Amino acid sequence: MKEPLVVFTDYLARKNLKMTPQRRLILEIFLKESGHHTSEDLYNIVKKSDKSIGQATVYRTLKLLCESGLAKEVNFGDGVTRYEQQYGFSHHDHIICEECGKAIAVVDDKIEQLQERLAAEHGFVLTGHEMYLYGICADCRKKDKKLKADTED
Amino acid sequence: MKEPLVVFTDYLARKNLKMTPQRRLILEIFLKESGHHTSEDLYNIVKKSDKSIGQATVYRTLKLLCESGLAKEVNFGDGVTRYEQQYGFSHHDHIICEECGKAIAVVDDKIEQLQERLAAEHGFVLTGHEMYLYGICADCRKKDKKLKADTED
DNA sequence: CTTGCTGCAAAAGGTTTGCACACCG
DNA sequence: CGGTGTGCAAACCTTTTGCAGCAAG
Repeated sequence: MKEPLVVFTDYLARKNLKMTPQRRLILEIFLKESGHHTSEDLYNIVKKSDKSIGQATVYRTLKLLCESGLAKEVNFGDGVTRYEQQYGFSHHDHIICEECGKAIAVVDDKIEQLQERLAAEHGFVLTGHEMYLYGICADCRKKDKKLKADTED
Repeated sequence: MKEPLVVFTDYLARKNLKMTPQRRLILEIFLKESGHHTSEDLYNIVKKSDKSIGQATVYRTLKLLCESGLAKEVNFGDGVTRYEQQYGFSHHDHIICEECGKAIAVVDDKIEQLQERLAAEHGFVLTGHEMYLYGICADCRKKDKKLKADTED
């Protein structure tokens, strides 16, 4: 598998765009900070390395990263766009804890198959899908239980 | 099943809020216009009946409708919040045509079960979920085919 | 030169909020 | 009066865009 930097450079070249120090830095930080970060999160981190960088550059670069297949937008329904690594990661969906905001990646082949079938039954050819499961994670349930016990003292 | 108007009035009463002509009108239009409408869509329709109504009132009322269980926010990933009827409708997910924007409701019990199980496997207790299938609908595929044939003439 | 890139600031688009006034008890 | 509701406009927040200047081929 090609390195992300190469993938990105190739993508840029194909579109007659150039690899620049800013783009390289944003890619680097994006790769290092795995998880689900907003453009602003990443902007703040990037600024630590390059104080002069502009927000717009981060937005623009993240968009390019998505187009190149390295990144993917995800939307947890809180009105902010987050980005996650896509390259070298297989497709997955998310379970989000409504209490602590933690999000983990999950896959279920059976579900994927059923989605295809369900779409077909309605005359659709699927191009993609998103599934977000919202719940309370084990940690938070434990914390809640403890809190409740403490309060009842 | 109680009528939506009653549900809403009850909900308002419970929160020490009042049923007003504006709220009644917005509810009425929301119920009549089934489907997935943005706040602005509904605002424009409502304005036809009451020119003096303000956007803010529509936003505020839709939020109340959601809290009362009559409405539900849905998010097709285009940056706008849409609202759909929830009361008297069972849970469902959506298939959205990426070409014409048409959205239809779907359910698959098997998928629902697998979602529960998948969440449990990761230590989560589900509180809800959202699934969006993106694809091309039969109509658009037909149109595309025709268009392609015509171009090739 | 020509084309693309950047930072900045302004604009945009959707949603929320502050406020003064109106209403109802 | 006390509380809530409303329209309006302003504020907000995230994201996009226009632009002047810069950098590289």
